[in-house]
Amino acid sequence: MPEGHTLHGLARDQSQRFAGKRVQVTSPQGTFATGAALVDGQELDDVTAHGKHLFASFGERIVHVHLGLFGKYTAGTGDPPEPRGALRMRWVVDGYWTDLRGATACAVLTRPEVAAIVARLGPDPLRPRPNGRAAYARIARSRAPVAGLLMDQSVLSGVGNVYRAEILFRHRVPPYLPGRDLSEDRWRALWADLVTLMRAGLRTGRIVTTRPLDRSRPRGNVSSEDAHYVYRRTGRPCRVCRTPIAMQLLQGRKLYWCLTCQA
DNA sequence: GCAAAATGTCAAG
DNA sequence: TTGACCTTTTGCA
Repeated sequence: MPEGHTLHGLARDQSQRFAGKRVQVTSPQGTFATGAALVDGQELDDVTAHGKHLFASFGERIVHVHLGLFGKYTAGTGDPPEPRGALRMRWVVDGYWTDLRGATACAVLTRPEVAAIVARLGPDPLRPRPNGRAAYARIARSRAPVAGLLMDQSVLSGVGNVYRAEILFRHRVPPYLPGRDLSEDRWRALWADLVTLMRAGLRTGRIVTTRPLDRSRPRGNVSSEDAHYVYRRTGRPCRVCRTPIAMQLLQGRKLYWCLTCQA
């Protein structure tokens, strides 16, 4: 389930479990065998996330992982299980293991190569001291629909299809509004909300947009039915006005919105 | 047993 | 704009 909060959570957890230790790195599936051999047995410095990219530093060699749409990590304590399926990369230290499957990218890079990837990314709401001004500079001079701009990782990074749909609904922004017609005030509110929402996602490990700001109530038990306003709710009544939620492909991705609330 | 779908990105035309 | 790619899970025959 890879939007930015997932990657930042992985960076935090993997740093906690593996940093400062010599990690046994293997590729049972074989497609990452050469890369794995380069860092196998080396000490891990830390794991960081930028947008949806994950970087694990072993000295000057950095393992870059991008989960893409299907990539997934599993992890556990004790001895690792028998490798099953297409197991791209496995990390093992005493007492912990983690497995990677299905990633779009998994490669050993140099520092300049990492810097080049990070340089292409727009501001990430989950980095320390988030600042969305650079993103607005791009949005404010674009005629493209704001729904597309929010998914463009060079404009801002970490937002995916769920946060995109939900943040537009929460601010009643019509998805096809040209970027340059979005006022700066509206952008500021939207960005601040993204920071709050994604931090909540990082804390809880899931995306709940319907009641994340109410700190007085426990929010552990929001059913998946109730977690979103519009995402994957095509044809079902809007939670605010009862209009059936609309869905359309935009640049090959499913876009969900309320025709009335976001008119 | 097979198709479809899934929170993503890139390159070809 | 379209298709290719990465893998697992779910649902329908």
